[in-house]
Amino acid sequence: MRLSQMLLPTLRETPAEAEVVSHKLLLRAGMIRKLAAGLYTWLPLGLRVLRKVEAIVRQEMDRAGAQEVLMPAIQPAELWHESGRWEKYGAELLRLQDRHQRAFCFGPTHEEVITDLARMELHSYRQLPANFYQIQTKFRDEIRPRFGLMRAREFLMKDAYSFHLNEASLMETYQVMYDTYTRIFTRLGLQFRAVRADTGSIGGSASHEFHVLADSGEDVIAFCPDSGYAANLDLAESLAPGERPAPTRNMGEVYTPGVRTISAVTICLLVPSSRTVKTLLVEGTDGGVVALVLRGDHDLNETKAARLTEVASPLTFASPERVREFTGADPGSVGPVGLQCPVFCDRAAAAIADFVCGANRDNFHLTGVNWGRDLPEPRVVDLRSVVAGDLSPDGKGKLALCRGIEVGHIFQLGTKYSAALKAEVVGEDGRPVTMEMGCYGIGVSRIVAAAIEQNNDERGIIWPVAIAPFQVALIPINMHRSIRLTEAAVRLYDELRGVGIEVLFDDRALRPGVMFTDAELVGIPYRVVMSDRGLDAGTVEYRTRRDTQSRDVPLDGIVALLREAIQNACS
RNA sequence: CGGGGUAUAGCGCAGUCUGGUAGCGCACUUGCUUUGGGAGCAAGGUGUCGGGGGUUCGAAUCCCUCUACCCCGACCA
Repeated sequence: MRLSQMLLPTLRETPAEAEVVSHKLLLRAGMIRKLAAGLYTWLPLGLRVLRKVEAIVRQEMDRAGAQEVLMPAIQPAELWHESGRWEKYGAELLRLQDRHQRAFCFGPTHEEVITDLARMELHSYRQLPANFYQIQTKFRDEIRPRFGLMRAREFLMKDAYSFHLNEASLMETYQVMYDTYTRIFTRLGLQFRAVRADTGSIGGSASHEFHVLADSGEDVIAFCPDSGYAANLDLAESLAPGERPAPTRNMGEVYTPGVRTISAVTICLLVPSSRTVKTLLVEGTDGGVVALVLRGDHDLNETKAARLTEVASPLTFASPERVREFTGADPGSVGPVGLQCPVFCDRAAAAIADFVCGANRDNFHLTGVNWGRDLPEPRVVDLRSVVAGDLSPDGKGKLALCRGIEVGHIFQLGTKYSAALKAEVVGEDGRPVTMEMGCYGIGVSRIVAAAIEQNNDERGIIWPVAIAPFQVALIPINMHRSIRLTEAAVRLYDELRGVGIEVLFDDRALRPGVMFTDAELVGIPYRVVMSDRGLDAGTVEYRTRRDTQSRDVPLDGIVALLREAIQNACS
């Protein structure tokens, strides 16, 4: 592509709206422009990257035996009523009416449509297993779209749905998809990690998320470098520490004026926070409240808490008024002793003796408190988020934490949708069988942003070669003043294109500095600089985006050199 | 939806407190010079000051209202 023929509106300054680096660079590199909150236009350069990601995803899905389909973006409300999600999905579902006032939605996902297709078209177990996918625009009316492409409302997603006669077949395809995702993210040139994930509201048994590792990621991943265990923080189990020591002290009440936080308690009473306990009250399902007890140095994991049937969903903290109603004290002075509501205690908090807690009386704390003696043995559950250094749940080492961007998610759905929509086939024995389903998503447009989050420097984007919009930036210096150089540059441009290399030919009559800066900002992996000086010596300058120095290479060897470099980078 | 903030030229911003008819940098246009890391000089164009209403002789500036966008919390690819 000749740069003079391309819309590439690079920006020297960062638009004020951008917060995260991928958003800033996508705007500055002239790849996207915002139309409205969470809605972006893909400009030519950005679209090339999106298409490359798409192509790799498509190739690998095809290789895995999945069949591509394309379903409507707009879906009739009836299907969503059938699955029960018209009511459940909430405000994120963009609802529409046509001219006859019939209800539709803009699909945020396609379980209903694909299951409808499956019940219409799949009749016999002989047609199973089957795996269908599409690459399509979704819309989720996010409460707060942000971070540019990272959390847009409209986004491009690859979603796949598999259908099976039984669970064994589902597990088999699930594993194939797991392996396929691993291939995809490897080919994309991204550092990633597959982690066990919460199945959440979608239901089903097993689930894995694929995260691109980046410090700016919104998700926290717990992993064990020794055993390979990796899980979303919401799923990573915190193991019980050892046996609880025997009580050595008697319980006593102390006056602690103005002490309302754990850190204040540790200072006031000179105890480590690991010997204190905090008690959080949340709304319960029965109209009362539920107490959640954690060690002072630990944090509540809200996802884990929300899994308790006694806890109202969504998880809601009791208001200060409610806290006073049930405990007679300020939220800062609540403790588990004498509480007249269900008490759930985290494993770690249940394993300490002689601890400090609120006295359920303003400005008083209790010391030397012991479970089973001063208050009933609590119901012990896993409530806290793991922290770095915790034992791995598989018992084979210690956990570390890192941050990631969720770019893929695979689920075993089971029969949730097939049962609701009555998607059945006739089995071998002639009886109807409700199909088992799996579903497998990849955030295609999010990958573009995630790749930038992971690969950038102060000069701009550094694309992995596999998804770079162009592989080579060809920059002739002062070409417009040298016919000889123009001819040589065009010759090399044609030659590179002839061997299938994607070249961005900067034929603009600009100063070299501008061309260099643009090529680096948009992140082209390889740069070839040509000049009259170089022609005299029969050389061009070559350097990769990550290099700080270029080197002269013979003009007649540059094509082979680039071919090899690109091939190595993509294999 | 709750909390915080912003809206002035294509982009980044000043001007708003204290009302007097809009400015800076970059970008853009033309010319000359320059030409290996975002050139210099000269000339030039650019605005419903987010919308509506009000106060005032006069509003970017004060008041009311609406809207859009951004940031912090719950959702998710």
